Amino acid sequence: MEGVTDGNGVPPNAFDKSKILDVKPLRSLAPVFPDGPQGQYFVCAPPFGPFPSGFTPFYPFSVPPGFQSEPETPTPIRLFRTAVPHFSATRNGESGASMDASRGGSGKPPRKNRDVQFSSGKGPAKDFKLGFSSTERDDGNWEVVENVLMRFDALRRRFSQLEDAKETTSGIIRRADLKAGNVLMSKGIRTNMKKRIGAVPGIQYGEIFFFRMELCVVGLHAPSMGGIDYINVRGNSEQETLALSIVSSGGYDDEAEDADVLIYSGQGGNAYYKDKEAADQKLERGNLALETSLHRGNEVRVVRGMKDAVSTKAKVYVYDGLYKIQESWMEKGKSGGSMFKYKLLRLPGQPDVFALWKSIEKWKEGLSSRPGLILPDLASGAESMPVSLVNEVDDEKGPAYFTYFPTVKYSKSFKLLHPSFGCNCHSACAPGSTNCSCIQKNGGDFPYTANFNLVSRKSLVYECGPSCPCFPNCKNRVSQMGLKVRLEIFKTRDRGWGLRSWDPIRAGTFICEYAGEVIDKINTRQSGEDDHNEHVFDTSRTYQSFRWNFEPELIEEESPPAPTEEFDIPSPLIISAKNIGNVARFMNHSCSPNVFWQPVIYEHNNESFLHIAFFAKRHIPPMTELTYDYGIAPTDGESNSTPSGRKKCLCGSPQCRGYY
DNA sequence: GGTTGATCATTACC
DNA sequence: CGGTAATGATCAAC
Repeated sequence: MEGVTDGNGVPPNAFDKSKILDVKPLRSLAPVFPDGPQGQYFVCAPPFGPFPSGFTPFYPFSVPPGFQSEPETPTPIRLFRTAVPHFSATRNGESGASMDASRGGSGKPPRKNRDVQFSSGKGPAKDFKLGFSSTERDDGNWEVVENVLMRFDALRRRFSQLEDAKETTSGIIRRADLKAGNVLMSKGIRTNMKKRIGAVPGIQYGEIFFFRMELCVVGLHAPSMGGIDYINVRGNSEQETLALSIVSSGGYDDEAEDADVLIYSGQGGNAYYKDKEAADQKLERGNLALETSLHRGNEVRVVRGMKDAVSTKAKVYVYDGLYKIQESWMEKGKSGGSMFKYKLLRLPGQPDVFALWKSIEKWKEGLSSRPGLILPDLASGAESMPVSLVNEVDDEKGPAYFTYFPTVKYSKSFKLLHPSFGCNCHSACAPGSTNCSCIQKNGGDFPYTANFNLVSRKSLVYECGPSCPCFPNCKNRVSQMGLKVRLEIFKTRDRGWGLRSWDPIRAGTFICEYAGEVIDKINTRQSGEDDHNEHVFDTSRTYQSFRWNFEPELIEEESPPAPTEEFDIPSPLIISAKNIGNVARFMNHSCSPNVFWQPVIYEHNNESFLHIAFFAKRHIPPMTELTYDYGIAPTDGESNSTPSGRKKCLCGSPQCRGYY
C-alpha cells in the first residue's frame, strides 16, 4: 500500500487549470483551528476564510445535531456510530464556509468541556496536566488533540537534543519519535483511543503529521507501523472485520497521483525478510477488513504520506479525509506475488487537501501558474528564496511602499547587554562540544535539533555570531541563515495583507526574524498613536503566556527543570517595520496563534544585539495563515479607560480577547 | 546514492 | 492473561 507520489509522474497536461482556479478556499482549507476556550498552548490560526461578513467562522462543532449525511448503514456499523455521538457533518460540505469547520468532524459540542483542566485557566502559564480522564482518552476533541500533539513534539525534540549531544553512537535514544510516543502512550497522554469508523474528533482535514506515532497518540491510525487499521465488530450473528484507516506512503507500488482516487495495495506478501520469497497476499487482517468495508460501503480514513519539500528525507503525513472503497481486484506485483488492490474514491464535499498540495508543486515549477500573482519576489532577492505577493480577493495591487530589508537595524550604539565574546570553536559548533562558550551560555544544551528545530522556549537563546570563529555553517546560527520555507504574502479578506507558507512547517521551525529599525520608546510616543501597532514590534507589551516546552517529569533521570518560558529582556525592545522591514511585518495577530517569538542574541564587534525570531508553535499545513500574539499594549498611566493603541481583533478564534 | 539488515512499538490474535 | 506474529519507518552500514 503506501505509494506516493513524488509528483513527478504527472504529465503536464494532466493538470487541469480550471481545477487550480477552483481551489479558492485556500485559506480555509488548512485552517489551523482556533485553540481551546482559553487555551494557552493551543495554536491556531483561525480561518480568515471567505466568509460572509458577520458569519462567525469557527464553529466547526455547532453542527445540526441530527445531521447525518450518509445513507443508513448495516447494523453493526450503526451500532458503532451511535457510540460516537458527535459526528462529522462537514464532509457533505453544505457551503464553502463549512470548510473551515472541517475540523474533521471533531465532535466538540459547542460549549462543553469547560471543565477540561488543562485549558481552564487564564493566568500565567500552567503546566500540562499529566494525564487525561478516561473520557478524554476515549473520545477527543481538538483541544485534547492539540495538547497531546504539542506535548509529543516537545518531548521528541528533547529526546533528539539528548541524542544529538551524545558523542558515541551507542546507548543513545536512536528514535526520539518512538521514545516520545512510547512515553505518552504509557502515561495515558493520548486521545481517541476508542476506535471508530469515520472522522476522528479533533482531527481536521489537511492536518499534517511528521511521525507515525503522532497518528497513534491522537487515535487517527492506531498501528505504529501497519498501513491498515481495522476492528472487529460483532454483528447479528457473526463478527466482521472492518477497515478504519489506511496510510498510503510509498511502501508498495500504489497509485496515488489523483486527488480523488487512490489505488491502494493490500498488506502482506512482501519479501522483507532475508530468506523469504515474495508471497501471495492472503485475504486476512487488513485485506479482509478492506474487502468487508467495500461490501459494507464503509468510510475509510485516508492518510497520505508526502515527500517533505524542506527536508527530502522526511515524510509528511496528511490527513486527506474520508474515502469509500469502490472495487477490489488481484494482480501480480513487481516482486512476483499476487497482491490485492483497492480502488478508493474520495467522498465529495471535503476540502481539496491533496489537490492543494499538487497545485503548490505546480507553482514551484513555474510561478506563472499561481493565480492572483502580483510579484514573483517581493524581497527582490534579499532573501534566500523568493517571497511571492498574491491577491486573490480584490483589486489591490500590493501593500504600501516600504523598503525590504532582511534583518534588524540598530541605530548607532544601541547596546542591550554587556559585551560578551563569542566562542573559540574552530569548526562547526556541535551539540557535543561542551567547551563551546556559546553552548554554555545556553545552559549546556544545544538550542536546536539536528534539523534546525528549536527545542525549548527560553528567556534568551544564544547563537554564535559573526565574531565567532566557527564555521559559517555552524548549526547554532539558525535565525541567521535565512528563510527555510517558501513564504507568500497574500491579501486577506478583512485584515489587510497576511503571511503564509507553501511548505508544511514543523513545530519549532524558524520562520523569520522581525526586521526593522530599533527605535527609542520615547520618540515613538511623541510621534503619535497611529504609529502604534502598525508594523511595530514591542517587547514591553503584555503577552499571553503558554506552555510549549517538554515536561521533565516524563523523562527518566531528567534532573534540571525545563527551561523557563518567560522571556527576560533587560530593557524593552521596540522595532519599527513601518519603513524598513521583511516578511514579518505582514504577520497578523491572533489570540490563538500558530507562531511565537523568541529573543535571540549573538555577538558582533564585541556588542550583543538582540533579535526577535519567530518559530512555529505547532505543525502548520501549507497555505495556513501564520499569526502570532501581538500582545496587549500597556495602558498608559495618564489616559485610562479606552486603552490607547489597542485595536479591535478580527482573529475570530473562540478565545479571542476582542482587541490587541 | 541505492540497497540491505536490524531495530523499534503497537495491537490483533493465539 | 501472557506471549508473539505482523507490520513499516528509520538509520547504520554497506
